[in-house]
Amino acid sequence: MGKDLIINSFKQITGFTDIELETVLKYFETKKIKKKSVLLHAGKVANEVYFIINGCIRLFCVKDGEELSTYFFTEKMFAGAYDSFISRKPSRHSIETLEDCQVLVLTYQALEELYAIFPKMNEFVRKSIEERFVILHDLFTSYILNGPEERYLNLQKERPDLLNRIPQHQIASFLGITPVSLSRIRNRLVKKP
Amino acid sequence: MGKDLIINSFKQITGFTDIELETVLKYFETKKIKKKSVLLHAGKVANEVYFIINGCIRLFCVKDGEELSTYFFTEKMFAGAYDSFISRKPSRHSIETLEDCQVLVLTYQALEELYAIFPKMNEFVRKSIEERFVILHDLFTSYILNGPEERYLNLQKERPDLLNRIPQHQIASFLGITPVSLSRIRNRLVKKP
DNA sequence: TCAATTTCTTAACTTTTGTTATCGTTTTTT
DNA sequence: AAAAAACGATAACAAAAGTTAAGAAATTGA
Repeated sequence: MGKDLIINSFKQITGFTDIELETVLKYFETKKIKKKSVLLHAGKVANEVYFIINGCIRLFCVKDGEELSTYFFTEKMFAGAYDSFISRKPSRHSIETLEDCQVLVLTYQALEELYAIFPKMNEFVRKSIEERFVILHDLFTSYILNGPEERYLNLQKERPDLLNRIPQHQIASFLGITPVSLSRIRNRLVKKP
Repeated sequence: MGKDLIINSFKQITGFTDIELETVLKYFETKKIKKKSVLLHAGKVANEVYFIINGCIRLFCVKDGEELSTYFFTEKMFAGAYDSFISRKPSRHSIETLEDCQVLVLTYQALEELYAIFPKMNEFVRKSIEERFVILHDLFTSYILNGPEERYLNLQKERPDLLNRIPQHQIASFLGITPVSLSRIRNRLVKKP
């Protein structure tokens, strides 16, 4: 069953007992979501995060009528517009599924209740977000340090699955470049080395 | 006294009592650091974070012999190479003071002890890092969404102090561009609007 | 299945940014 | 105070990325 995945995640990060975990899991709701479903429209406050059992979820902004992808979530990740979820302010990002998904939904209120019942949740979330922070910081650094081509190679190395399951123009915007530019980079790479 | 600053930070974020805070503060060491002191060399594991009472601290990487600034910390911020501090892996970044600084040093071990003594520290750090995460995510998003000129204007709006206390070529690398390019952007901006 | 849409590539051209170098100016260092 | 180093503006040229457009291939949906 899908809940195994999240149980393992919990166990790896913090010392919840099996009995505690049983209670914790009651605060998550299993949901199946069709491809191309919008989970959050920009401008709304994010009230949910999604632990992905399978499928792929995209975070994106609209700028000058164009959709720019800012992150891709896949299996075993908590997907969501964290910034809005945390700050309780309207999100600049929208969220949509790129594939049919099976997820565990955790609402803001459910999380608050979990904090109240299990203070240990603070440790769990602290460690989870520390992990995500390190990843995000790394990603951010690579936008300062590396050019588009290097960033593409990085992505290929760090998350090769993405390149096969996500349309190229969405990858391009995630890399901060245009689809045309990404096409040129790929062209260069097959020829040169 | 400088410790007022950190006490207020604590109080704003979590419900520590005055007596608890007195104990907590014993784990911080006050330090004065001269301008241009290197606090961490890339390749080492970061064992300290620094709450800045006054002064300015820079995070940077060296790439092809060039120093690229990836973040600037100022008053009331916890400065440090979080990714290394958290992951306990060698840091790709170095840290140095840009000005004479007065800081409160917290070592990794001291923090571990604080977690053990005050489980509430988990809540404090969770909320602190959530805040930093939101800021970092916003910054990251602006590298995908905005061009260099917009990013410069953003910086001018969000952290105007930086433009006056930090050399322009360091600002440039933080914006992901060359000093020459930043000079052009500034030139454009004074003429046009 | 077949038409419509989406996706990717390629090309020609424009704009922006990077590179290198020069030249005052300011700041450090001795 | 003088010498050295660092800093920022500018120019000229090269390289890279953006823009627009056209066309082939793949996907989607009816």
